[in-house]
Amino acid sequence: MTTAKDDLLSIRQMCDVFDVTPRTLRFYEAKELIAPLRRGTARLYTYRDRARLKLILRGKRFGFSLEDIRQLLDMYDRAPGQQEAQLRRTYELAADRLAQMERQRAELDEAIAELKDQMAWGGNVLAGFRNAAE
Amino acid sequence: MTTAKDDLLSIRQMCDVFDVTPRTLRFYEAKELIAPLRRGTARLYTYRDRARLKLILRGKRFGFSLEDIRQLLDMYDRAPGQQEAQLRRTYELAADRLAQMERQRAELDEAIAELKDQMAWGGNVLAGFRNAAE
DNA sequence: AGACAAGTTGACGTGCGCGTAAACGTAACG
DNA sequence: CGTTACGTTTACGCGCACGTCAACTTGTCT
Repeated sequence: MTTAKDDLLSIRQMCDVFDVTPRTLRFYEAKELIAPLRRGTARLYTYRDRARLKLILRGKRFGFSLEDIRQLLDMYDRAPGQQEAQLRRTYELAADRLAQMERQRAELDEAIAELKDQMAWGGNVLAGFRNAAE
Repeated sequence: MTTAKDDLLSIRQMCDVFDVTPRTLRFYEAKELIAPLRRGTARLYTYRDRARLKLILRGKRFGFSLEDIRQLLDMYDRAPGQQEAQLRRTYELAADRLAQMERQRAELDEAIAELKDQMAWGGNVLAGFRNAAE
């Protein structure tokens, strides 16, 4: 079962696809991070909602708060037809984020290198154990 | 003022250097992430404490919980002189972390690329504003 | 129509990462 | 000697990101 671009997903389907709970989706909606359609009272999640949720979960993995993420999302789709001043602010906010993410990338590389070092060391000790055991 | 390797820092000095509050340092100590010396009742932070705190703050920036970080730290210095079984567990835990960080790195690259795209688009719109304004 | 799953809106509870205030110790300075 | 600066423990509080009921409605199947 593939999720086509114009599929409308129920809350349960969303939960299965993204491994979150209904509570989480309603919470994100209350915080205005997503805004699914309604068929009667029931929620229907569009492709746009799915794209946004993907970005939300990614942002979380990088340690951004939901409020941070909300502002980023607003940028992603409120950009067209905006006032110049607003757009400039948004642009600079994005530039800040970008810088932050690139610093984070550099740090992550460093951390990975250190961890690899440490593991090589531990690997040697384990090799020593194997030698001593014959 | 440089911090030499064998300097012992007061809690206030630590806070200034790492931009955290005393509460934060005591909290980390309560959670057994650091264990400063004591002169009387007062805390004295060694080079080792500083190294650990650096790792703690880095880990936080990557969205790890304090408990996650504590386990990583334990690995970093409890490794020597450990039982083989223990060390093996530790080693595999580290391998998992490494994989996690490398996935995170790939995702981060993707996110950076997307954000750059979005910014290029916004940059064009802003250029249009500047054209229309003469 | 009856039953049952799936969804809805409150409302309160929970774990984490600290903030903040109260009350106290202690060492140095004028 | 008092006070000022810096530190300590103990304890309650708070914001965030949800979990967990409870009570109710809304299709869906037979």
